[in-house]
Amino acid sequence: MATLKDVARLAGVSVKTVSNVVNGYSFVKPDNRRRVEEALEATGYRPNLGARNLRRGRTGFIALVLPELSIPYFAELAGLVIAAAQEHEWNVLIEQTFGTLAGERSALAALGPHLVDAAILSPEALQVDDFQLPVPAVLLGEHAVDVPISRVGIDNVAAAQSAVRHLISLGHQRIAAIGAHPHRGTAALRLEGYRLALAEASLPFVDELVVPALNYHRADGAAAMRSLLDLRTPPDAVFCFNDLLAIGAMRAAAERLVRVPSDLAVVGFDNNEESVYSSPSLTSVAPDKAAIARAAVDLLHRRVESGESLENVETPFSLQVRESTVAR
Amino acid sequence: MATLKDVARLAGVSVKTVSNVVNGYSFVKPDNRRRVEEALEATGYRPNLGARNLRRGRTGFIALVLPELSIPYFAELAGLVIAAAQEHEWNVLIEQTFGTLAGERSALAALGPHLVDAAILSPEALQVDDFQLPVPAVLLGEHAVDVPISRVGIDNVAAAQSAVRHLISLGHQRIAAIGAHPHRGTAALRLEGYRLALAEASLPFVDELVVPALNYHRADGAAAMRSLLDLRTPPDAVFCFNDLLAIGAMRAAAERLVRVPSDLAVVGFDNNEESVYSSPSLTSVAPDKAAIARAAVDLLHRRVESGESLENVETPFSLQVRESTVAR
DNA sequence: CATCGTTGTTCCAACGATGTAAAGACCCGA
DNA sequence: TCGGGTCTTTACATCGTTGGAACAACGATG
Repeated sequence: MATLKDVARLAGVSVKTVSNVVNGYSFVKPDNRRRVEEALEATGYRPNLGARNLRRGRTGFIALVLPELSIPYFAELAGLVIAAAQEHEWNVLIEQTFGTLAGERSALAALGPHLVDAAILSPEALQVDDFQLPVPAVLLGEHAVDVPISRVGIDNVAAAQSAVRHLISLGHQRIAAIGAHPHRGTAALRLEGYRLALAEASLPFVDELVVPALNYHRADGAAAMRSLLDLRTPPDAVFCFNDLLAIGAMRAAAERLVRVPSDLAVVGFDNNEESVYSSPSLTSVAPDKAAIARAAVDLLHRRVESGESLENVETPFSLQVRESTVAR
Repeated sequence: MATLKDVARLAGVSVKTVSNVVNGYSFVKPDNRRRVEEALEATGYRPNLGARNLRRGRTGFIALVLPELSIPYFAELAGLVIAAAQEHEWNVLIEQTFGTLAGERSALAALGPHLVDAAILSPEALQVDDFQLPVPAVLLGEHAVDVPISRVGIDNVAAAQSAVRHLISLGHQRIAAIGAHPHRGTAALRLEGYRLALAEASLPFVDELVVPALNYHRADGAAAMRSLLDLRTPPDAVFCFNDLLAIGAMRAAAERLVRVPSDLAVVGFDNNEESVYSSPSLTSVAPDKAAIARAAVDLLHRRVESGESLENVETPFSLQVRESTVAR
């Protein structure tokens, strides 16, 4: 592999002159510039990023720390983050935490400042003390603990509220919620939105209709739904805190021969592609994932470039109404 | 951030001695070792990977080049590759090509030997000439062109054959195939498996029952299914070359009030998690994704460590029978 | 006690790039 | 012709790490 030295020898100039050409420094004689460019072409020179970054004190990477790539929301988001990062000539390094405290801690520990310039985090279990980050970071979504780190995400309370309002507007009275979680910040906010929507419609908040989910996988949604269907008076609608839970819930309903939407309306959250093609298709709160990815990356880029300070970004969302909720 | 120099000063030894301790060199006096370890602890030293790799001529990264993270198969695979790579202290860098020739070319071009030690590729459009790779690589799945690069994957012909045999064993006679593709190697092999299964059952190969799909997204499956349902004599079963196509096909069937599996049996390929929870759940060919990820990473590691040569690995698969295919 | 081999440590160079400072080339007007 | 400024190029040090050679300390050996 050709190095600057090789190119310099070939062009008959010093290493630094080649470096100057490569980096677009203005004052290079046209004649030399041409010779250097020819030599660059001839050798197929590509800068050694490791060396460059060693010198510049940059790495050219950002970390994306998320629970699991097999969760569609994170997979879609990761794809968008990679695309957004590319525009700033950043490569993305993905770390999976599997939503555990240990996983998140070890992912953060691996994040030396030598490895990445910045990090995008989607934590679920971290404690306040853990947020001693060695690099600029952005949190995606809300987190239970209050730490001085920029956040990017939607207004979860309003989003959840709009979902439940939609169910109420269709005439549902007994609306369940699946996905309550003791430590997850977003879960608390979505629950709050659920509560507010019920309150403004003067509907009672019924404890037995709020079902926790420790993980947000399809299996958890199915299990929660089964427990709801076992109630003396099952719900006539359910708001799930993500689409996977909703898919699982719809599956459990189908197994019990409960029909969606006529017997049970279902709303999800995340608007996974999968939800457009399920039968029935799933009404879902749709965060603008592209906007989230872009905002997070841009914010970090500004931070790294010009040292800007704490800043939160609220991205838009919408409610995608599909077959799983219709007027009865 | 502490460097070797800082640690050395604190411990009162030379930089190299610290380096020796960090790298587990045997001959260090217990007393010095202890002092160095204390100093390491005190400073919270973390090696600068850039510098280390510059010196060692390694980068500590491998690239995973795939079409799109929003495709569940690749998302799941990526998660497994990341996990497997971690065991060899490799970080994974994901590049998306979106299945286009231009995308694949630019991803390969970005793969300087300075950036990654090796690459795992899942190409769909590349030509023979493109395979001038600057680093050791492994191809996932089959590819139309024959290049001297290691491959890891299942026996696609046998896998497809087993899927179609299953449909035949259930009594289906008019079996369609969705996913034919002019350039995709795996498509050709799966089609071949389909053809073989028909032949061994003395069923005719009917051109109109083989529908191409340019992309393997849900929408393509739905479109293909609609065209099949428009046939004078629609099929009574369909083998889709991946699960997304199958999900789309089932969706299209549902819209036409064609019932799965009683009117139409459906088999997919990839065994996405999504397919376990769809209604009906989807029978699917299940490649052992973890085995693929592990085999690819291990193979590359051996290549990089000991310069082993060309080697192909065939990983196991199974057929997961679910609700979308049952005896009628 | 000189020699030897084994341990343990240090010094120096190198990986490939870039910032700095200084030197060299060049042109202008006086 | 010379001084003085503006371009242009170069030599050198440096980023943090590791390999290799050199060196120092040590007990064992004859």
